[in-house]
Amino acid sequence: MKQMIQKTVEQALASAFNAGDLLPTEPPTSIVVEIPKTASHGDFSTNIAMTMASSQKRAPREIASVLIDHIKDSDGLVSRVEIAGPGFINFFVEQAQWYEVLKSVHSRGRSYGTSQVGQGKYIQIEFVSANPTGPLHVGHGRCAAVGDTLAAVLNAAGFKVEKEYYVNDSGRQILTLGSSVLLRYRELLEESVEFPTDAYQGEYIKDLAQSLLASEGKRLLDLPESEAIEACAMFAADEILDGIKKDLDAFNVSFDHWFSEQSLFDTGAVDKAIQDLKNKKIIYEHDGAMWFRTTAFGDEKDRVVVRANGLTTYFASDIAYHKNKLERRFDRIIDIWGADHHGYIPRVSASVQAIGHSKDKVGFVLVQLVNLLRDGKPIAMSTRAGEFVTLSEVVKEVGKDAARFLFLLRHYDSPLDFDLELAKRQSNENPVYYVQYVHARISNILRKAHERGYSNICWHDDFCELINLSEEIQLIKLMERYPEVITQSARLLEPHRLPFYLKELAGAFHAYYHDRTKHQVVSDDARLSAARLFLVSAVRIIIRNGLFLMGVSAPASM
RNA sequence: GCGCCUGUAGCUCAGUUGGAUAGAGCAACGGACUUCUAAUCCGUAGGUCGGGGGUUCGAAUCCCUCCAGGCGUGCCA
Repeated sequence: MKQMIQKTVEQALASAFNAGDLLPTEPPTSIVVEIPKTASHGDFSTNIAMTMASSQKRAPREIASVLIDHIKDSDGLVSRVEIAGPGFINFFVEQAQWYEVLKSVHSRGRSYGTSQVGQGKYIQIEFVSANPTGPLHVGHGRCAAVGDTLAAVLNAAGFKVEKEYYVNDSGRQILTLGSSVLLRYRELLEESVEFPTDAYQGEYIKDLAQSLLASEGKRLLDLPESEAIEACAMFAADEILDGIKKDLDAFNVSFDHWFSEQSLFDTGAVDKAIQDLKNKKIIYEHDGAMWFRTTAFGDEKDRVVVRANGLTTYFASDIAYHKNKLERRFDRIIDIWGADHHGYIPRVSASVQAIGHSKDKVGFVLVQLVNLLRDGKPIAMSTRAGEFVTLSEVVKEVGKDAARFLFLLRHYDSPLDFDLELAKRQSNENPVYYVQYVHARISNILRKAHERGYSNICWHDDFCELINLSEEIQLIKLMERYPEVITQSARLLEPHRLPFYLKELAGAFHAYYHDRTKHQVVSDDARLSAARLFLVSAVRIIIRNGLFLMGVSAPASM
């Protein structure tokens, strides 16, 4: 609808230029049409006359008046156009148009809200990518919810999306994992061991040692230290990764690819990437180490890629990894990271540019931290000491629906306070059920309608007279906005817009539902019932579609 | 020190790429259950958009500066 208004304005503009009613200046590059805050300002408005005032050297209201004269509304889209305030042009949409919206919600059904603005372009999203050295915690959960929903939203907006998890199954942390497990293993065999502070402290290490002992027996004691550590590392990393996959599965998050860091070494990709950049003189030697000239791309200092001891840094893998991603010919690549990694952006961005790609090719989304609370009081957590609440514990306690909804209910730029007690509460303090409840209520109405024999939900032209109350038109106007919520979330990479919209739609429905003297859906009046069933089941379609994108279930009863 | 993020109602947060009179939820107060599910609704109250300058027809939004908080600033991952 907004696009149609936009086209109308565009056409009026062109017509005014052609007729010589406007000075022949450069036409505006984009026409902004928005939904005014107050209903008295119309359904849509544009500020075009104001933005053109200086180049046209005329008063905005005068320009607006010229444009209005050139508006051709052959489709009968608008009932009234007015000039208001400093020079806004306000459009009032013909009521009949809103029924078209309502009809299209039904005819599109599950695909209502989807579009082709992405033009089938390939986007890769990498997220979570937690090291397989311990279970996922709540911070990973937020990244998982954001990444998974963003992928769904982009997909709905017509992009082809691939979700990837980068597994850091190489490097020092894996060896640390191995030696941590080995020590606990020896402990189980009643050796007295000293457990160093730089080892992984969590209880889960003991569990891993236990299952290792169960499957391998005492065999590892006979191996040389380094082989034993490696065996422990392989075993533990596999087990942990397996657990991560299960946790994500329980959280309704899926990935298309699991990409192994180790594979970059096995195929020689890391060496090759380094060699290529050496040839380009972007990597140079200094103090026995190999340095990447990231300062040439705006970083504040150069970064080490190969240490003096010959071992590569994490950054080296990351260069090869991003090179690999870029070679896979995605149109765009998005890395979703915890905000504590933001210091890595300049160097990764430098590597992307050094490989020969535009900086914009790779986008970064930084998700701020999660503060876990219980009854308003912070829960102390320390990853180092192994004291943290895992994602699976949270999901088990509050349910995946509440967890996902609450993780998405904040812009990823703001830190998130997540209160476990509030998340569980079945009350109006908890926003999670508010939206789901709409779905349950409408489902119940449909059940009742079915019992009464009103089971055929399809459009009849007399609905135009029957769906007539301003609250009802208001509901349809809200429904009309849904597709734009999706495209905007996709364009700005901001999935939080979705739950905010759903809350708004839910609020409008609950208010409508509640006044049963005016809005009883299923009644003795068969025609009116049919019309209202058509209206409310459209609301249900959108609620269901929106929750689906968020990975939250839409229950038929609660 | 430098860099990134944040600062909007008592609390938690939105605010549509600069728009018209800054919004919602919670908490507070006052109301509504003979129901298509009260996990709901209606009403009242609540603001120096951190402070100060600037840009223009117009600023919560853009620029500068200061203040406060978070994170980062490894030949760690």
